[in-house]
Amino acid sequence: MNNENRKISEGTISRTFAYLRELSKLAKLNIRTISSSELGERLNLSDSQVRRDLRCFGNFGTSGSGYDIKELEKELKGILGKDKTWNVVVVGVGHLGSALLAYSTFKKIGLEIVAAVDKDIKKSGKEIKGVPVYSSQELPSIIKNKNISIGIIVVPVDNAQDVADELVKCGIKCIMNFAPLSLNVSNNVKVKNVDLCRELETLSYFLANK
Amino acid sequence: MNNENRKISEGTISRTFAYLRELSKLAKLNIRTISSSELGERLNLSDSQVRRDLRCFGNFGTSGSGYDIKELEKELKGILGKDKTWNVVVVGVGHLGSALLAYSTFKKIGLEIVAAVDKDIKKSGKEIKGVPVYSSQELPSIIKNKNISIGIIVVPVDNAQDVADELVKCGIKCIMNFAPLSLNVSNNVKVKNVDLCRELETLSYFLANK
DNA sequence: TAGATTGTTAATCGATTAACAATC
DNA sequence: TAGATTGTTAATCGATTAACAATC
Repeated sequence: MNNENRKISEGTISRTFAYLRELSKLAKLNIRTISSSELGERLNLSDSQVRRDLRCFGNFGTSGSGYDIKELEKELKGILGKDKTWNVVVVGVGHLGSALLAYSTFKKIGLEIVAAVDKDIKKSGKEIKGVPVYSSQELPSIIKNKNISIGIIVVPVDNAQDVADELVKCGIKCIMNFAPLSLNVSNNVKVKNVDLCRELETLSYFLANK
Repeated sequence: MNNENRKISEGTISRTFAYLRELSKLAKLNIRTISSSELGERLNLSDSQVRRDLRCFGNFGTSGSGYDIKELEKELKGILGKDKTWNVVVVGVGHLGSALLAYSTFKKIGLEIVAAVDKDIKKSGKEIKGVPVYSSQELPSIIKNKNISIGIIVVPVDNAQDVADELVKCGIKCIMNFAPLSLNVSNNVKVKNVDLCRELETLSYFLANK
């Protein structure tokens, strides 16, 4: 029914997670249906965009009345993989890495940080916020034994590419990278870059150019 | 000389910060010039894109030999506002907020976190990593007295819009928002959203749809 | 039936890439 | 001069928006 041939854009995917969040809120309020324009309004998006995004995943709407909230919520959960839990490893337990270990929201949304590793042997063997910290050498066995499918790189920029290579070698297909560089990985590996400095710098550009 | 009429895209601005970082590295190695294709290669970008981006800011290149690294570095620093320091306030001193206070890279790139505030009065009065923490009521005076121009919102999602409103009321024009929602602000205020959950969720979609 | 709202097509917009004359 | 590489134009691509017939 849904068109599996066309590639679904990252924008669409990202927004669809936002739709799902909103739908879950509405479902709790026992609201039955919502129109694309109402849903869009709540997220600062156009009605066209909402319909077009949702249409990528199936035929969920009803002319005249809109979308059934409970039904759409259920469908999207399945499609987006939110009916499962994914295990995550954090590589690098500096300030930012530790903060991620403590970030309980990840768990709530089905992404569980089950292990962390650090080069510094003084850090390994301990637990931080209930997450066990291991030495770097143990990375391959941890990924295998704990069934980990996502790696978060929070190491200094000079080590990031090596860590990425290691993760890929261990079979990781999804990487979230906080180091400020463009990682080279084979194109069956999905990388999401979060470059905090770059984001903040971009803001400062607007200040400098008022 | 440069075309100030056309709006420069966020993509261009963001990439130009990457060019500058790379140029600074090269300058330290005493390399004199670089071509758009070499620079692009280092950042996984096309030569066309590099030339087109740089062209937004001026006429820096020389046919046949490329760009003078030292000169371009100097020009871009000025244009991007990296010849100044910008003061930043962090609102919310939870795990993530504290990690940001400790994130020394910001200071290195000219973005100095000079204050933090938190609703929890138990946290105020202290210093975290050398950054003084104040109570929420003090926000307006801090922003004024410390000449702060950027606010980072790291509070729970339910308080984020209120904090944004408060920041805007205090004259803040640039906000980096870590809360998972779309902030409503007047359109002379620049907001940069960093939604860690959404980013990580997007990755999990790819796992679910292999 | 009349009103509302979908799914979808066509139009628009913006960003990226390719190509090449100009020029150092 | 010959080779390299720019700045720029034209072509392409993809995403967003507008519009509307279909339909509940």
